[in-house]
Amino acid sequence: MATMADVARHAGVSVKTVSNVLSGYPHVRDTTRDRVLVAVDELGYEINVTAKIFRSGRSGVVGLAVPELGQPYFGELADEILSAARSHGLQVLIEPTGFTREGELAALRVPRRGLVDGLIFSPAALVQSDAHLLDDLGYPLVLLGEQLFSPSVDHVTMRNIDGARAATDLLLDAGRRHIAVIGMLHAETAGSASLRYAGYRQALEARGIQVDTRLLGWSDEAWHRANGARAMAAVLDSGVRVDGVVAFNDALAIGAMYELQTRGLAIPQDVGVVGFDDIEDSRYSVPTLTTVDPGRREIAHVAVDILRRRVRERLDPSAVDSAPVLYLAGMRLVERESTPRRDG
Amino acid sequence: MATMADVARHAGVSVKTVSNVLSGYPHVRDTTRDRVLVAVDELGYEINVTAKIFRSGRSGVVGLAVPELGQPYFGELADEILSAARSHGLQVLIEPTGFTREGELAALRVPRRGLVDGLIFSPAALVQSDAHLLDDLGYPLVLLGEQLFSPSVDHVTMRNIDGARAATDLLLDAGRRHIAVIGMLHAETAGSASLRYAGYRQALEARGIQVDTRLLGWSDEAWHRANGARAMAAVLDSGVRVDGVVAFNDALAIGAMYELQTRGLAIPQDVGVVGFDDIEDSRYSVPTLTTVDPGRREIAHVAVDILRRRVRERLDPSAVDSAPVLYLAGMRLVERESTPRRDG
DNA sequence: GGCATTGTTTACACCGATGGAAGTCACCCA
DNA sequence: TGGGTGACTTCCATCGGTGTAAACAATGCC
Repeated sequence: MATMADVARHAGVSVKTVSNVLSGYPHVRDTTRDRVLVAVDELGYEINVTAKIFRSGRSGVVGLAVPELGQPYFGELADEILSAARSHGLQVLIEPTGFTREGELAALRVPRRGLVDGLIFSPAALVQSDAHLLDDLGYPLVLLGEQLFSPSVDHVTMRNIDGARAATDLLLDAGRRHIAVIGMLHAETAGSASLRYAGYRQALEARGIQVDTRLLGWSDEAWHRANGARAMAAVLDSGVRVDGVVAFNDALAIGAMYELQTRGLAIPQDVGVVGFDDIEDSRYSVPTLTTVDPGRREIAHVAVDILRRRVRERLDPSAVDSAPVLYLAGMRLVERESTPRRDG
Repeated sequence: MATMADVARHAGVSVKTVSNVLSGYPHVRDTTRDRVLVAVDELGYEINVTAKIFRSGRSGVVGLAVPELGQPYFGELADEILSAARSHGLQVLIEPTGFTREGELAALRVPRRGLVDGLIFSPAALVQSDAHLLDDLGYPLVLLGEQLFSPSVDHVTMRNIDGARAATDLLLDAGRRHIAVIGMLHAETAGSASLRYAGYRQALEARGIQVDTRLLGWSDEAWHRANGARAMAAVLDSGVRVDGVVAFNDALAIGAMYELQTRGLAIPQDVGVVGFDDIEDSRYSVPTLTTVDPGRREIAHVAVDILRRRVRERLDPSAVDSAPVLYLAGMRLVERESTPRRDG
């Protein structure tokens, strides 16, 4: 395969000039640039990225650590991050963590080996007491979600409390008073489940309604559809009356809808259902699902932007590192068929 | 950050000995190995992967070019490939092609730049007349699916004809005789749509049933749910009687079920529905979806294995390149609620 | 015309590991 | 004791680019 030296010889210039042309250095005479580009073309030359990375110390590859792409939320998030990265000429190395602690610890070690410039990490298994593991990693890290907070790291996440409160209010506005929650986690005290629960509770309290613990649907495994159906079944089996459901993600909501419909309950007439995430499924479920759009695209773009800035800061000694940011993307309630009209 | 030379100095050995220890070369005295490992530990040394890749010419990174991870089929496929790759210590660089020709051409150029050792490619936009683009790429390529065939390339795919025939037979066995097809493509003469259609037609012909063109639901865009609903609507609007549906993937099937249910048709009583792919959605749709499991995990593992073998062959001049293979993974019909019992 | 300035190109060291060959050493056998 | 053998270690070139500094050319200004 042709090297830059071959191109240089072919074009009758130095290797460095070829390098300059290819890396967009502005001070190259047009005729020279053309000669080089013709030579590149004639030889079918492609730059050797590994040499470039090795020498420049910058790979242009962003690591993305997520639990599992098969879960639509993460698949769609990955698509957004891939497209945000690509719009800046970056590539993405995906590191699936499988919801395991070891998987997440392994993902954190990857960038130290130099192949990726920085990491976008959506933790699911590490807990708050592991936050110190995120200090002094030696590379830029952007955290997604609320599973884990560290004052030394950049965060990009959504407005969980506002979202859950808006979802609950939507059902309350329609006169519903027996609103179940699907997706409660025992283990967690600060993650998105707690924040979403806090939003739910705030909405109820604002109207002077007590939380009925029989309405809390627990799901200590991943938020898959099957667990949504199970948690919904447990709530219904308790005998409590249910006329609304706030599920902590769309998969849980769709599982819950399945369980409700199996038991002959009509959505939204008998029970209104709201999910979280606005995954594509929610537009085609039966009925279509009202859901909280967490601003996934915004999250992806902001995360990539922050990472790029940090990478630049590390390379440029004159730059002053700015303080870690906490960015909350805008959320939006998307009303579909699974919730009653507000007056109903 | 520490380099191998630092470790060597610290341990009082040569750089190459450190390299030998770290890459598992067997002829190293235990005491030497220990000294080296202690030095590695004390310095917190991590090998610089970019230098290693650069020098060795092998990155241990596999490229995966798929249209879009947000589509559950590809998200789940990517998970399987990531896990197959990881089980061999390989990493995966995902190159989303967005169902576009340019995206796919760009993906084909990526490995020439040296960052990935080979490519697993699931084409969706390139057509058979582009097959020559796959010759002499200069790196190992494994193709998934039937969009594109080339005698010079390894293929791993599923038993499309058998799958469609089994799906159709399931409905025929239940006495259905007006079976719609969802997902027909005008543009294509040899891709999976045509193969699946061929299986459908074979099943009908084996029972002496004529294909009724009004039952063919066309979908010239991606096989998303929305298009399934649209195609189903078009078939129903033609006024033809429908008592069964074979959809060319699960997303189309779920979209079709949505349209059927919206029009008051009961599944499976009035219409039996079968999909393709066995994505997770199909286990939680209402009703749950009978579908053809294409053997995704097997496809992923075989594809990674073939790629590894090809990479090894390229590096070892004594190895003789074996002929390109065409591997068909086993398919399996997964019966769920959307189809009637065979006697019904 | 001389000199400073800006623009364009080049020479060369260097990034950090690995491959291959060569060197050293201990040990065994005749 | 000399030579051979295998185990272990080192030396040195090398992968293919990029950064730095310096050479060289063109332009502008007084």
